[in-house]
Amino acid sequence: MQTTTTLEYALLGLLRQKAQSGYDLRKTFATTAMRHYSDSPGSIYPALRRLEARGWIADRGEASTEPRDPRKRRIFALTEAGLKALVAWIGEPVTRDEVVLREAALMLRFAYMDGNVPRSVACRFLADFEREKAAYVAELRAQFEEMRSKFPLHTGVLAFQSGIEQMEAQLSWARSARARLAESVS
Amino acid sequence: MQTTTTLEYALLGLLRQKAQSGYDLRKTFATTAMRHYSDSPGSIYPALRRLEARGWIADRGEASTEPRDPRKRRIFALTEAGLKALVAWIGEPVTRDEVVLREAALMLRFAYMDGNVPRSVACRFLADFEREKAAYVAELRAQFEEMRSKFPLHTGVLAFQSGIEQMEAQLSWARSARARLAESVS
DNA sequence: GTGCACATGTAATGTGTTACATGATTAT
DNA sequence: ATAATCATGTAACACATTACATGTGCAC
Repeated sequence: MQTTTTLEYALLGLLRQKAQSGYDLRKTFATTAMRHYSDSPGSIYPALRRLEARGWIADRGEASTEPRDPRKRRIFALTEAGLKALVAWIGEPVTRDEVVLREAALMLRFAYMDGNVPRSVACRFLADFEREKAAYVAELRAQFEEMRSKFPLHTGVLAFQSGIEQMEAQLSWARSARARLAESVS
Repeated sequence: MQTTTTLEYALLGLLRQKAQSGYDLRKTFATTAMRHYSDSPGSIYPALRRLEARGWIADRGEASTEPRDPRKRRIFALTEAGLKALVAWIGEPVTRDEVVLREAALMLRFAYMDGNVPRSVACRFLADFEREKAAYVAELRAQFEEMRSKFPLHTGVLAFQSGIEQMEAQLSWARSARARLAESVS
């Protein structure tokens, strides 16, 4: 059992919303806020074939017996196994490691929660996120204050400050989002 | 002439601050806010050898004639060519592409400005950064408002909001940092 | 009928990851 | 003595990037 890349989960999540072709997926990556993921054919198509090989997605035209023309549009859809894998990934616990190093994957998981897991899971996710993030920010802030006292206008210190302020923005987003979600649950 | 990775520039910048060994550099990546960069030997040592091959860094012990024991501590220092390459990279114009897709590289360049380029360059950098970032956020915000009006509590929309709020935090950081730097210039 | 967007794919290349290997030095 | 840390390195592997290749369908 090999590991699954964030790109692969990104594709799974999009296919969960709607069965579509590799080209459609590329367009989404190229034109929406998911720009972060590469829209190059050299990344998308091989990733789709890996998912197909694992049985997580399937080509709808597969049923037909005649040899498939590789130049024809192929529409992919999530299989049951694929949905199971996606939901399992979404529900994984929030670790410090992810908060520190794999931010993008965390946000993607949260973005894909709607329609796949109950809202209470999203609330729980945010609570864990807040806890881990707050702990990490506190650590960084200690380092930062020490640096700032020595070199108040050093660009390195300013860059550091930017990172911290971004994390604090995330923290306050998480708190407000959780409050709003919690309201809608009750 | 091949491209230079962000990791390679990160190493150059650290060596600019202080001549040191690969192990020292790994420690920095492992323990400071530069965690983002891998501290694995499989990334650092090959990167150092690439930089050495390009003549951007040099082993201080190179002068000695006897065959070098590969298990001995090697202290690397920036060469003049390396400093030139670093300064050229730092001074590159801020492009929309970098703002949208290569955030980390941008912040690294800014962090390394102190001591390598005049403060006026840092101010200019921030001004360009603000312009490109503001334009991009405005685009995203248009998409976002449309989504929000349809699905106010969708986790995908909330995740999108988090991204926008982070960018806005960066924007206000840039404005405040620029004001402070501008004061110190005059 | 020429050009463009659609649509899928392959090949070469380079880099990061993981795991392993080696030996020196320091602390207990 | 022995364990941990210092210190550098290699090898296998997978993935993303870039560039290229191929062909369809539509608009003008």
